[in-house]
Amino acid sequence: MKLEKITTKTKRRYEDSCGTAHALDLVGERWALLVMRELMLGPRRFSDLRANLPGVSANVLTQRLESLEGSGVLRRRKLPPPASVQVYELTEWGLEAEPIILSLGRWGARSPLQDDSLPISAMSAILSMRAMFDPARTEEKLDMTLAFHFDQDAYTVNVREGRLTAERGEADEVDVEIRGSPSDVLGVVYGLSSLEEAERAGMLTVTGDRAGFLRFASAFELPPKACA
Amino acid sequence: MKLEKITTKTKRRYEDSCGTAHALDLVGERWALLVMRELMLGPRRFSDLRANLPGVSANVLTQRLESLEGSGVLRRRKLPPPASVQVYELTEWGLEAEPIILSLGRWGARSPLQDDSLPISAMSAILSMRAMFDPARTEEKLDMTLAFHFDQDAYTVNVREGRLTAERGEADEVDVEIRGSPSDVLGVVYGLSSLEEAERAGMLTVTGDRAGFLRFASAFELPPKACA
DNA sequence: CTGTATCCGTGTTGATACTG
DNA sequence: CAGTATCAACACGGATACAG
Repeated sequence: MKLEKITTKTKRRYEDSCGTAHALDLVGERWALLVMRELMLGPRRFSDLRANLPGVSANVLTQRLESLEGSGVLRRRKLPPPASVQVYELTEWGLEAEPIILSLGRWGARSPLQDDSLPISAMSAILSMRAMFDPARTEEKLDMTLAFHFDQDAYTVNVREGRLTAERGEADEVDVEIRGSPSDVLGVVYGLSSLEEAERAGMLTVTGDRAGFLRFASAFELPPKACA
Repeated sequence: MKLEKITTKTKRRYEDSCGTAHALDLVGERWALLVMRELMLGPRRFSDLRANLPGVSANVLTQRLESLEGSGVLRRRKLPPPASVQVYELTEWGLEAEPIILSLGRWGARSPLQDDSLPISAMSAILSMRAMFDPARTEEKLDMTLAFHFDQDAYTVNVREGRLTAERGEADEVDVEIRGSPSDVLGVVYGLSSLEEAERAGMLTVTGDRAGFLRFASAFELPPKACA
């Protein structure tokens, strides 16, 4: 017979030593992985997170951040003055969860039930490209820097030696600059709409190496939907 | 102002078109991925699932199976007489979720908080090997068939051309046969305890190509824990 | 024996309002 | 801006009862 736990801290855990089960103990709660998604490209503040996670309420976000901090997935840090704001950032190990998020993304993209009309965060768009990038699809080897300007946020994407990396912010020298909403940009990158149409509809603006951007886009293929 | 939803079907969804978020809509509920884990090597019945998922209650398991069936991840099938029992099996697409489960497992294995003393299902042990197998770690090329006899369940593992595959049941010709509990077997495979010690303690029995099994075990490395 | 349905206590979630 | 407080609705887990 077990002793009663004195603390009422009855955290719900899978009593299973399987690594998968343990991972779910840590990041399986609602919102946890999406919070991590938003942090994959560097630290952000509370309200950035809230703004990019449609529907999360402040109290739940607080709880999730506490719990992820407690398990060593992220840490909170106070930026030095004059900024002096608090930000949340993934630990090294938290950053290593990227394959989880990408494999979920690749799998979810094949769902017959997905609704593409919902909003998508800038971070999701970048990670989606990271998940779907396949350098083997291009004839020539890609080597370029792209600047994506979503509504507020700017991201820099580098393609070097068959690898796609991304960071927040603007780089100095870019080959091509793309402006538009995350979903419109993804639409063109994945070949769901042509660049010309998107430009004519005013959804997108491409300046710089236009042909390079088209070659970039040809490296992506949306997987077929699983049969319904 | 939104109209009230008339249907009381308030399914909690992330209103987010990100593939990751959608995947979590489908398999992010408690137990869902662990149910899928148990089905990764073929169909099983309700009570097999229950027996291998410590703590799941019958009603929750029923709900999860319904919901996963509804989203096309698994289907229920009635085996032909004389068996005539109902089994649950993953669809093709459901099977493609394996990378999710493996990446979670690899990540969770690095957690400083994991408790190895908990029970582990036979299926988890097999999937764990699939997640951690690294053929580059062996000098010679492995090519062998192993029979794992866990408490009740037998699994056959094939290593061919640097790939590890597994199936439930016994094969006709095996090179080596390993008997023991899932956790004791994993302990030896991952080098946490030596084969000799484990055998002396009566935890393990290896019959057949013993050296082959040791070479097999050398293809695995447990990743280091993330700093606590 | 194999599931399914129903009740119930508890914990989690999410919306709103509120505070430093 | 960065969270707390409160509260209602829901999900979870356990027990039990039921159906084939």
